[in-house]
Amino acid sequence: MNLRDLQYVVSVADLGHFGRASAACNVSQPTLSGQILKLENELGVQVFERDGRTVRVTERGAAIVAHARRAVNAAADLIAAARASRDPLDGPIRLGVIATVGPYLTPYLLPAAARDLPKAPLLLVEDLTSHLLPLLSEGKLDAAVIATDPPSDRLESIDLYDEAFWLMTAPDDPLSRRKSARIADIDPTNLLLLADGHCLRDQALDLCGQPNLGGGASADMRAASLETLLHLVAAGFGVTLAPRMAVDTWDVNGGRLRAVPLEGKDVTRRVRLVFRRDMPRRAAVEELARTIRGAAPPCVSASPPQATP
Amino acid sequence: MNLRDLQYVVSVADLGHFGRASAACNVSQPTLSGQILKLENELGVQVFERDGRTVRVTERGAAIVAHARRAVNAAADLIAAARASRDPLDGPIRLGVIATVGPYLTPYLLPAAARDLPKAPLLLVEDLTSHLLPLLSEGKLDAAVIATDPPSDRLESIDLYDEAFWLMTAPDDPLSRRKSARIADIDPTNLLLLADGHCLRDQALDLCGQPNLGGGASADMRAASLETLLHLVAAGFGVTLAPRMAVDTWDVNGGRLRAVPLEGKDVTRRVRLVFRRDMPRRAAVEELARTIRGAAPPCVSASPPQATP
DNA sequence: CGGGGGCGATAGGAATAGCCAATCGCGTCC
DNA sequence: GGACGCGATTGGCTATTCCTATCGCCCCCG
Repeated sequence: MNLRDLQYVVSVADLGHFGRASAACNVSQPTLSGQILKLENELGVQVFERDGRTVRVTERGAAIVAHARRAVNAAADLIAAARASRDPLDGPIRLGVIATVGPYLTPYLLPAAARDLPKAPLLLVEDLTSHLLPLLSEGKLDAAVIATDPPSDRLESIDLYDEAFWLMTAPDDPLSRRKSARIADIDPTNLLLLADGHCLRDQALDLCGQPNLGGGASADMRAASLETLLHLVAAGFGVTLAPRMAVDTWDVNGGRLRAVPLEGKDVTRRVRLVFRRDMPRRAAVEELARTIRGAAPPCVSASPPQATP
Repeated sequence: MNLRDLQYVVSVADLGHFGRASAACNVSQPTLSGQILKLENELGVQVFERDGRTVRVTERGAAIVAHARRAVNAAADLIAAARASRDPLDGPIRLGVIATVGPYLTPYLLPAAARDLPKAPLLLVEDLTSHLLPLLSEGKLDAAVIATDPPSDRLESIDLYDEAFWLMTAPDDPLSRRKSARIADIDPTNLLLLADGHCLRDQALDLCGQPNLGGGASADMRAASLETLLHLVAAGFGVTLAPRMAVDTWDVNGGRLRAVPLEGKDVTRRVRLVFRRDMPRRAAVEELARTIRGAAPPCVSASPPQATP
């Protein structure tokens, strides 16, 4: 048995296709087929069920694939640890960012990271929190920027900054004249929300105290991205809550939107950097956290220096 | 990089000696040396520090050894899972037993296990709880019989039986005439205890409400085994608490000891089978638990059928 | 119904990696 | 100062792994 064989098994299990798996592993298809077959013979267990068209993991093979994955991940961590022990700040960092942070943070982050982490290019992945966290656990990401409570278990987090929510309205909205507003001023039936899965949607619902809002026209208006949402607001379909960093870009852009700060210190979200607890390159992640904290614009306030669960 | 190489690394780290490690891995010493050297070159990290006499893991190597261990364990689990998926009850079970249970349970257990688990010979290891639990976590044991609260974390447990403590005295002790006794009847300064580390010692102290007894002659009498302890009691040095199953052997043996049951339903210990949560051969462990519950003599009462944390 | 294409298995030969026995170099200990 | 213990080195063999080319199978489509 060989680590490479296990890599083959994981790859076939993931892709469900010997040919594509072999390409992913940079070997020929016969090689991969042969090694899988050899392993199945060694173990006396058929891991995959091939019936001409599709490849599936057998019931008995599932446990084997799981253990193979563990072994492969451990080996990958070992290599990462070796590189990290030479220079933790050397080598790419795969960073996930949630969709309501990514577009606004990235322009500040990239130059700062290029300066602070010259040998660690950032490979950015933008997705929902619920997609990023599994990728972290599987070792497919080194760290992720999220805005929900830090998940406990095998993940750890560093607080980055607190970001206020502002009320975004069309220019002709009555609220747009105000210097500031309160949550209570918002008409829930007029509140536009992001699609399911975005933490910003849940936070807006939570702030407005309506876990099951879902009435009126807004129910049909679940924007797939914050940009779309703000376009809807500008077009007069309603109002929404936007994170502070999204305000600047839009407020300036031709005045099609108005941004009104909200009163109350709880009208914020805390943005955190999360990573796997036994990540080999902790030093790189910590440096990245420092970089983000330093690079974030003054409109968001850095969180207390350290806070990990 | 190869799983075998990682096995070599783990072995050298554990044994601190290339020659012994090579023997443990069933390869020649030059082979092992060569592979370790090759791996260190590949990784660009010196994992071991050799200075003629001793071999130590370097600071930078520690993380690498840890990851290597993870990978090796995962691979071992994979093989175990493969065998288990053919027949979970096939293959040896490495069973740890605490010292105050082992000598008395084993005679009942072995025949029953040979009947219920004919293809799973038991490899018994007798040691202190604090030694058995790490062995479980490291995958060097499949299960262990302990008598303390089930450790949470990555271990799981099945309740086996509740075992009463009896008061053991010399024949000429005043208490030996009684049909039963209470804890309060025991003179703490007269109580003999096992050496540190035995859970029975802690439980006896706990029951007698004296976490820091340690006075009088008994302070110098910390027996290394329950057998030694009972010999001391028979020789008139004091009294002790013994688990119920230890009573039978001694009470019969020539009347050199008296056993007095203790009143109160809390004067018991619960004996459990613990095992790693992601153990591949759960079915074998569960069958082993059933076997032990069935084989335990009537003097101990089987715990409620199922209880896992 | 019969050819084309996609997919995994098979065959044979070449490159590579791992292994062993023998030996070396270096320290330590008697 | 010689014997010994330990890890590193060398040279040659073997087993594994890999590749290209090809086969057999099944599905699809004309």
